[in-house]
Amino acid sequence: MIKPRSRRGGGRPTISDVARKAGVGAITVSRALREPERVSEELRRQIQAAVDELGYVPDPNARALASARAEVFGVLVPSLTNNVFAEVVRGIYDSLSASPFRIQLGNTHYSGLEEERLLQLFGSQRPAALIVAGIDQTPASRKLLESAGCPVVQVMETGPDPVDMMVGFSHLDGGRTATEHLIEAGYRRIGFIGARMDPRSQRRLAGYRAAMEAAGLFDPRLVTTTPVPSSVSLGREMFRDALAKVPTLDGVFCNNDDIALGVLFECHRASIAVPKTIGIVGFNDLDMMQVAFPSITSIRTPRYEIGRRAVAMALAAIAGNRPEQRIVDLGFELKRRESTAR
Amino acid sequence: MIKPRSRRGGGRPTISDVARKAGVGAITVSRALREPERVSEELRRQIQAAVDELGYVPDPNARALASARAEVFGVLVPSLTNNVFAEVVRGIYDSLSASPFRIQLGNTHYSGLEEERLLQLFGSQRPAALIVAGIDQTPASRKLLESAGCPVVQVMETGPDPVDMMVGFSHLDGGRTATEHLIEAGYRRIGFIGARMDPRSQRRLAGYRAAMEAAGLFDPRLVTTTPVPSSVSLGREMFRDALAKVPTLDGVFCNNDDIALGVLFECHRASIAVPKTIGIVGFNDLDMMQVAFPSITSIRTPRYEIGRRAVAMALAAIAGNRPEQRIVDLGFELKRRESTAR
DNA sequence: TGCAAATTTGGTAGCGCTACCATCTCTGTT
DNA sequence: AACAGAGATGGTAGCGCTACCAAATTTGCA
Repeated sequence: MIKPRSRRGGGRPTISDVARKAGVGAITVSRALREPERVSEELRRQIQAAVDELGYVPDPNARALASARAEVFGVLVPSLTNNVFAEVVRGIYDSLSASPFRIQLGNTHYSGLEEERLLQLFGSQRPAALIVAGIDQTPASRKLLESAGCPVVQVMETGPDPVDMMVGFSHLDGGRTATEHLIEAGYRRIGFIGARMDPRSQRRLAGYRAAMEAAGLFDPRLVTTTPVPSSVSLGREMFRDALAKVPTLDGVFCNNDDIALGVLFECHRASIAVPKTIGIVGFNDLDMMQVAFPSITSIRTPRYEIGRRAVAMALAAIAGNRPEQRIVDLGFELKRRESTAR
Repeated sequence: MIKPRSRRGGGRPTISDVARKAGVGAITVSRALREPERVSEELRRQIQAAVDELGYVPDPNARALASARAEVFGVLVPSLTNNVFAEVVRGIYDSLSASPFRIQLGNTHYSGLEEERLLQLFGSQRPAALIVAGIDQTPASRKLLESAGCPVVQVMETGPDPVDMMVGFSHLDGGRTATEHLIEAGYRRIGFIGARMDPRSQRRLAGYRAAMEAAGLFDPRLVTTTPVPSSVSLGREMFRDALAKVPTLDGVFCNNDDIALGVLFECHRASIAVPKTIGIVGFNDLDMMQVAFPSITSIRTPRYEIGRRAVAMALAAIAGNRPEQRIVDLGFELKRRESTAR
């Protein structure tokens, strides 16, 4: 006689407990939970009653092991505190909360090596989908993504060569649009101030440069960058540096809104008139940009929407109808405000 | 003759593959990976070589199923985009990245019901530890936490009755300290402006009230609150409301820094002198507070440190040496700045 | 030297679930 | 009436790993 070993798992009800109580086979319970339409109305009710009574919750680990597929979306972002990625993650989270999928979050700290390590780790779970920020994966990371055996969505940017799918916008165009706006507004000695200088910042800088060169205004001394992580206080400092380098500066395109805010505050402090003496443009259009005094022109980016769309595409692919449009450009929008209204 | 079914899992190497290659039993490989000191030097080397050659990564799902314990920390926060919680999560993440534990993130959206749902869900994974924001769980949530069978750390606040462990600080004291500072600086008609009004905001308000009453300055018309989520633009609007209600207002203690920034910008816009006409105090002390012009007095809160400490305590408990101090108050610090330097 | 105790290794039997196939109804069709 | 086909249900055999116990080997010590 086989005596069931005292439960390792601390006595939580299992699928067989439910099956016994409902008077059906375990597999039928499994089906009732995952594909209700394949189980008769009546059994479904009985099973649901048993589930409720026992407080049964399926064990996701057992599920993942048996089906060789975890109900997990792996999400890789370079930062958890940067509002931009927080918004993307929020979009992903909100779109997934009604589904059975969980999120496995990874923070690459802007490091390609760390990204590889996390991808390796995530792969061991056989995730249902992978969402990664950026399009500049290392060759090793790219290989891992290609062999992940699940839908992959690269987010934040668009580019010519997706691993699988892409949702984002062109940072180069964003940088160019911002700069062209300053030029049109009559600014001439327009600086670029950029922190962190990750690939997206690099492309914004490239857009700035393209616009400046097209207008015959480019001067390398106008560009101030640092690998240091971005912050409002850094924005203030960098602006002072830029001004010291080029006293005739009359405008700045900032890498992001934090930097722009730092610039604005320094202008207040130094009694530099905005937009009269200096024009300011930010990037991302955080809420505070429209409240600032003067309000700050910025490039609005669809961060939350990127998260939502990435999930929608991944879910479609999982369901078997992979979207025909594999690269989705959600664009951006120039928000003209007081800081450039000369 | 039993023919092994074609691998469901897509041919990734398993522990038996490693064992075969290393010429040992599967269980020895398992041990070499989890408790290396229990395996002889020599076998360990052989096994490591086989692991490297095959690129073996253990399947966390199988592991969790077999050991009835997932290497997962469940983390519940009310918001992903609020910088405060993002910092806590970053602290948790950083402290855990060197360990084998993963993070399962849950966003309660400030809802007790959602918290219960997530706790139920998380419980089904038998996490190694749970970290939850706040101390105001519903009775059902509390029961779930108590029966989770793993260390539980409540973070952000301190209180008298922990489920298990606590790391945070007193929001009531924070609110009182901020308000007392304004009173000492000579402000009299000091308003409270608060958005969202979650339990922590409520306690800051209680601290404000205590300080005002102690000074004989309390007037309910000085209090302006809303359940709407906090933002810089909301801060601006609420300040206008507050001023319309009480034109003699000469100071504000803001629920958080976003609100404070909105107040500051509105002061600029309306040409209200800060700190002369109005004194401003924020809460949390985000980086931008010290850069703002004028710089804004705020209560610095140890958000990142809370995350680190919560993990440290949970890891200690998992390792068997539960910290004797179960409630850790990390305190806060009043940062005096220009916005209250009358 | 002999024997108990400690150390190292391995076999077996699941963990809770689902893929796969088999069985058993019911239709509907000829 | 006979039978194919569809739909509903169940049994069996793992998924990849570890808990538990047993066996083999080494060590310690009287």
